[in-house]
Amino acid sequence: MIWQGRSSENGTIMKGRPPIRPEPETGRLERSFFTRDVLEVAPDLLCKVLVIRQEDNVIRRFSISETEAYRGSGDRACHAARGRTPRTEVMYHEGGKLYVYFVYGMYWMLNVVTGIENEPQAVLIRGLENCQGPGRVTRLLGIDRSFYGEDLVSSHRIWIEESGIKPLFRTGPRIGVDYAGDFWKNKPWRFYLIQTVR
DNA sequence: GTTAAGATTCCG
DNA sequence: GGAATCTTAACG
Repeated sequence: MIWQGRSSENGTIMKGRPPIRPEPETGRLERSFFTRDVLEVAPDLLCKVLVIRQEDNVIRRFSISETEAYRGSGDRACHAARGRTPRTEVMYHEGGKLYVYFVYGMYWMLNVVTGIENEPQAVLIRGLENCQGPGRVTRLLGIDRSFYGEDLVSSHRIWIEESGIKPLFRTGPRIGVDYAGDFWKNKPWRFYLIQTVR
């Protein structure tokens, strides 16, 4: 017998698939986690769990292992340094949304917007457990333009959860931002996991 | 309308 | 070390 019913999410008729049940999202990070300064959020995202619901409704979870902070219009390495444009618009919004952009003609970059409104900041997700490199991360997750502006606090297809695990991490200069000049290039705003504790 | 460069990755 | 590949933003 083929199941047929009305999706609780969008009201459309669905055939041949079980209903989408709300996840027990007890650990989903809320707004206040993301509205803090990017230099607090970037290291705090280590060991948090990035959760994505695939188009086939399968839910996958990945622990975040490497991040980079981009901090405001004064930061020459931050895209917001060249002002508010259609591409950077979402970075000026309240923290918790996704800033996704295309680079080198091949790769999508996944960023989490942080800070308060009109303070453009974002965290680049550079690595997950068993997946090093921001371009590889988006390819693994299936992230594309459609995720631009998605809200991690309310989205049904992507969010971040608490893990209870504390990261031990190191910092270093951000990768691929030589164009920003020595002062900004050398800021130790890359955070990468060394090992986990409990 | 044209053009230069890029928060990368993969191959030789 | 260099190619692949195309969007974005700056400039005319």
